[in-house]
Amino acid sequence: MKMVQLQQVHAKAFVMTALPSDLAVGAWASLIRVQQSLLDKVEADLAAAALPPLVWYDVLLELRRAGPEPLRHRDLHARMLLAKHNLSRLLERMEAAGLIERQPCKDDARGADISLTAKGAATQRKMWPVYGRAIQAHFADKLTEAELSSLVRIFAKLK
Amino acid sequence: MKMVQLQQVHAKAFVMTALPSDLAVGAWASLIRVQQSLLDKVEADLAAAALPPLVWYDVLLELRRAGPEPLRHRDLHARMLLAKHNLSRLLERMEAAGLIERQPCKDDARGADISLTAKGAATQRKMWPVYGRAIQAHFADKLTEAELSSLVRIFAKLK
DNA sequence: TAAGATTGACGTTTCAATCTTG
DNA sequence: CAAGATTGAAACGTCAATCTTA
Repeated sequence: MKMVQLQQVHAKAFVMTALPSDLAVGAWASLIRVQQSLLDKVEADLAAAALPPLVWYDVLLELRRAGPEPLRHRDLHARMLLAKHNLSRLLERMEAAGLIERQPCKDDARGADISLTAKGAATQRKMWPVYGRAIQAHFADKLTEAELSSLVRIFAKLK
Repeated sequence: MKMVQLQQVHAKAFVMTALPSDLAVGAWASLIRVQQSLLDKVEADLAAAALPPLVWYDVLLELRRAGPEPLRHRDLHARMLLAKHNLSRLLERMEAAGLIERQPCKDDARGADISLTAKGAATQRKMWPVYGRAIQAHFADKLTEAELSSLVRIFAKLK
């Protein structure tokens, strides 16, 4: 019964409002730790294959899923798994690497249209096997289908 | 049945090794998204209370849990929830803020002993109510005890 | 005025190189 | 040489200010 404790060692007798139970704190701590560890492993697998980081895949995939039409900066931002504050800077680097292109938006002169280059699409295709295998090896292989379903259901309540 | 898909839209017929199922990919995506969102919310609550970021709490708590004796740099690193590569820099900032002290280690002249100052201990005590309430509000309140237990059990398999 | 996006300034993280001691 | 920790340089992220257009 060794529970991870994030709270202070000697708890106060009175607190102003509800503090989490040991169970909740343990679950929280394991969530943080596991996600960190998984992300690290996946990033390491990508780096070992001399591929760009996960956040680049995030951009490439969303552009690919959007089909032939370019995606607006703001739409891309909304869809990304690892949404970053400064998407402009990230896109700048990816454009410099020749993976995407930015053009002024026709409909809305404020907007920026982001589109995938052939090289960007190729990079996305090269990354998926490595990324996917990493998800399988470090995550899916260790859980049953029922457990994966549980995670989906539980996480849906946390949105 | 709208599943999040991280893989390319048109799957190849043959792949070199196992790629994750749609279920696994969906669970993976929700894990990433939920953890990011939760961390953001907690950090926002701390910032709103004019308190230091979570990683500082991480340091302060581990030092507090270690009791009166100082903790070695490497031991602190190993215990932290949000382990960072460059702990030296983080400790440098925290020392500048007067929350911790660094001294050469007696036993091992290579080592650094990290200890909590009174101000550091006080900061840890001020942070916990905000941190704890954030865990409760954004995480624990939305789940049942059974679900929290499930998470703990499932995450234990991913270590 | 608000929305969309970029930029500058600043702080932080990372990686490798380094220094020291076991 | 390996382990423990720090440092420099560069990459990256963040926040607020800015610019442009709806």
